[in-house]
Amino acid sequence: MMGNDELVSCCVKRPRERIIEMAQLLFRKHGIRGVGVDAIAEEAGTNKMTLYRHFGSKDELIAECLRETARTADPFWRDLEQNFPGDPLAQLHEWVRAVASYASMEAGGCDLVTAAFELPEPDHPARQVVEAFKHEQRQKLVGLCRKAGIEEAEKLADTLGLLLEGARVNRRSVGPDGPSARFVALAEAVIASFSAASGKVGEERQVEGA
Amino acid sequence: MMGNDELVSCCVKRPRERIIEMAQLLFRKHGIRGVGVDAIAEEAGTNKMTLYRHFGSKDELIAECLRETARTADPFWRDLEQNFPGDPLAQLHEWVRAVASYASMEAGGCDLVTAAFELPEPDHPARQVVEAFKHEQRQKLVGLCRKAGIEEAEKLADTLGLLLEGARVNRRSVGPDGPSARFVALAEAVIASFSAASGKVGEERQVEGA
DNA sequence: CGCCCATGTTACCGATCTGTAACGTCCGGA
DNA sequence: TCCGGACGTTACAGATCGGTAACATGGGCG
Repeated sequence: MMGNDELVSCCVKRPRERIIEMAQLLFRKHGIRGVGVDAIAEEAGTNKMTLYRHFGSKDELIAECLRETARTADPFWRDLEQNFPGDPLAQLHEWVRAVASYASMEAGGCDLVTAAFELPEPDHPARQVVEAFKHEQRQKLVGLCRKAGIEEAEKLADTLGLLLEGARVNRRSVGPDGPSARFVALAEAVIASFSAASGKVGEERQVEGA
Repeated sequence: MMGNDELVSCCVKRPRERIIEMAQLLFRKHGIRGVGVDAIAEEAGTNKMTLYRHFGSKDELIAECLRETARTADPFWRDLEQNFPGDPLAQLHEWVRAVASYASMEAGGCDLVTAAFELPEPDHPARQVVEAFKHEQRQKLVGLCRKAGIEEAEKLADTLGLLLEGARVNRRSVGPDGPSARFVALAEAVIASFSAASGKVGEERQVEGA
């Protein structure tokens, strides 16, 4: 064995990582319930036994995939603070642009929502991951709105959050040419109205996305 | 047999209707892929053979359930016109209230979205139903906004549509106490900002939902 | 070298799924 | 009264699913 699981010196990825990546991909393509563990293992270039040695069950694999997906949001928020330090309003506008860009990728960024729909059992391990992630993202967005000087910060954050979730879902329902394509323009209009209500009209940044 | 399928004079519903209703219910509770045709038939008080005599396959049953769900939107729009005749702005406000009320029911009104997530195959019969329904609802909402004198009618309609879709989905993800509970207030704020932009501030109707 | 452990391979279990065949039953209309 | 069609019942086929057991293999490290 290699000395450490974290410091992987091997050139190709270990089975565990390959399984997670391929599972995420296949879950998006065929739905979580639409793909079996056997297919995941085979597509990942390994076999079912190795999969079950790393993940005790399919449900645990699902939860681990969601945790991995959720982790991708961390560098996103870090970059936001890093690229616009001390300018929360600019960060808010960049948030809109960035999540729109992320949502228009094939991944769509709605793995967690998909899981919530496909696994309605209230005690499924995946649901805890989803709820925790959604709550955390909302808190961060509320904080950003508040620091940006928005008076009704929670209201704006919830509006933007629901708008984003709706855009993601609408994209999955009717394709990328529907209303979701106009998310940036819609979100900017909402921000503008909330900024005006706060008396702070700001730079009147007009980003037309569509 | 009875003379006509439409004029059902029997006191209890026929198997076909019972199957559709129970299928809708079970699909919502366990997910579409999470329930088998055998369970549907049994819960509907009939058996699998009768199910397959009415619906050629499970996929056709799914599509028929979605069509039935989509049909429930027709009386909704009719009531809107009937209760506020000639007052499109009032109809728009009532739209917000009504869809919020509908979305807060256990049904949630997102059967079609669920199907779109659970059945990613692009040529699945259910997808056509979903796309057609979403497009139709958008057109109606755009028309309502336009008649209400909103300048950027499409923009407002898309914002409200995505907001609603986000609220529905968020409710399924994090439960009924999340941001989705504030949908009415958020939607009203958006309408107000678009009305103000159109110069027509109107009655300044302030419906606080949360 | 020789041990250990992650991985690969094969076979299998029991359950469940969609879908079909064959046959019995019952009721409404002609 | 008799016939036809809708409905119920049982059994089954064929496939796939999640999950496990037993064993072979191969490479890193002492």
